[in-house]
Amino acid sequence: MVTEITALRIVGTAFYEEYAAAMARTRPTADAGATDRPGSWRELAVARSLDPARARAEERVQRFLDAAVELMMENATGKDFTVQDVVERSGQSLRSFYQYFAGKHELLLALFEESVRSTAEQLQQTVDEIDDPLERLHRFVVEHYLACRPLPSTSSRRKIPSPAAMAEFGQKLLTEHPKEASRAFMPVVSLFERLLDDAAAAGVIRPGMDHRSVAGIALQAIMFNAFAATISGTPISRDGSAAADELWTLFFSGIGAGTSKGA
Amino acid sequence: MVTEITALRIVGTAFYEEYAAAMARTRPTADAGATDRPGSWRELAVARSLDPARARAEERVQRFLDAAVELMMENATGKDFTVQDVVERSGQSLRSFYQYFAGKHELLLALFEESVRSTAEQLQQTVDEIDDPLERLHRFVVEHYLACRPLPSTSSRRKIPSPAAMAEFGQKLLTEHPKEASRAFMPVVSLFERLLDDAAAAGVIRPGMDHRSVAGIALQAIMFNAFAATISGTPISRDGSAAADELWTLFFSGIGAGTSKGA
DNA sequence: ATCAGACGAGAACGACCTTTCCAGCCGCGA
DNA sequence: TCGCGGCTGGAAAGGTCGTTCTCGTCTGAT
Repeated sequence: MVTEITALRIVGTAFYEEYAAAMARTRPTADAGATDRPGSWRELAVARSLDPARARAEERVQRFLDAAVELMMENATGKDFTVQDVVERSGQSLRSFYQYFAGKHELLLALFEESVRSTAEQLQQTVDEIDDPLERLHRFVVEHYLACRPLPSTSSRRKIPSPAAMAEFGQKLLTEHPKEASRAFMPVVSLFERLLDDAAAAGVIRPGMDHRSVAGIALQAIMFNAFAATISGTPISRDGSAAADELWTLFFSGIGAGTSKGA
Repeated sequence: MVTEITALRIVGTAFYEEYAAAMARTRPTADAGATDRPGSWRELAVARSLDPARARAEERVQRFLDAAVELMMENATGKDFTVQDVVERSGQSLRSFYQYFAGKHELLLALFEESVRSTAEQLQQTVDEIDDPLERLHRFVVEHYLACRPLPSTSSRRKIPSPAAMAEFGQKLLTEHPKEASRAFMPVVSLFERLLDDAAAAGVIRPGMDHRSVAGIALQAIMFNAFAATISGTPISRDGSAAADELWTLFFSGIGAGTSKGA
């Protein structure tokens, strides 16, 4: 009976194929005693028969997620919501929550992944309208910065946790579960990396850099300068785009006077 | 009676004058009914008579801090310690703990401030041995990066929380209490800012930058790239100094090819 | 019709942080 | 010297929150 629960749990949190695959690999057919065998048609049949259940489960999970997003958007203070809150808001039971999520952290991770994914899509869309590789990088940095701001003014058609609210959790995730965090961040990092590759191919950025690593560093700087007061205590009252451009300039030109090499 | 408690609490957490001043300003002579008046000699007398008590209190507070640092250094995993743990380790009572600290967060804040302060001193010392302003910046970045690494190999003569362990809490603090976090970070930020000023005066860095803001951004990037896996998921196994130099190069030269301007 | 299993409602548990109460103890002033 | 006020240790209690468990109901598949 463990297998079914696991399956449902996978349905719940697997918004991305890699995640589901990873989970499946982790617990591959826990008790292979009775039903499942590596046959071909049998699996398909089981999957088909599981379809309605899967649909139901997905709908339930989605209700939890929606409730969590609602709570997150109401509490502008970033105050953490309680599992109880999510349960009550979703009109379901605590029992069900733990049926679908291994714990609160899985819920948060799911929200975070969804946020990153949607942000990446939006950025991809924005960037696609631009031809110049360097300008694409520029826009990416600025837009991502603005998206991570407390009030992104993004009329989210869908119920999607704002990147701003998620950035904070992203940070926490990055320190507590680096592995999962990295995977969750993948969509944006990959996009950024691709832009860097293109720019490098066009010869508009300095060669010899590890684009993946640069992307990581830059994204971290962008996100956490956007959503929080900087270490320096600089007030965030300034116009968003001004700060964004400042960050871009620093990122692009560095601090050097351009007369000598860095090291 | 509230005033005395407050006073001791100030003694406990006020490792920096600004902090004490702020607290004093916050609760200025709570009940001015009986004893204290803005006289001159009277205050001095009270202060003198309070001296032994103050010494005792400071010693007690220090015991709590030492215990906390010990626990923090034992748990290499960064696992959070409990207030109970600190109390037991320090051989004092829970009652006393809350006599000196308004809560766990004050203890953490105190540890954090001390860590930043000592790190700043050490960096200052290191940098003082160098003449070239640019090289000073370079060393600052590299050393700070290395200091924030999980295993800094710093033979801490004193009981001082390692910057690595503190970086994580620093991040949390930065999101939850930006005000206090900024103040706690001040020593390092100011030092960095000064180095930037010097470098600018020497003409070796790009003019027109807000040094304070740049310092904040850079420090954040340095610290949280040092102690955590980067967003990109790059393994941290590489030699520390190599990664540090990479970060410095990026910070100094940016990503630009140097042919065109950033914006 | 039957039966496994999902589901809801809620109690219960355990880990923490925090507060509070009580009884000693010490120092300081009358 | 005595007594008062306040610090201190010991311990218990309160509160929050995540997580688990119990029990009874309902549904959907066979």
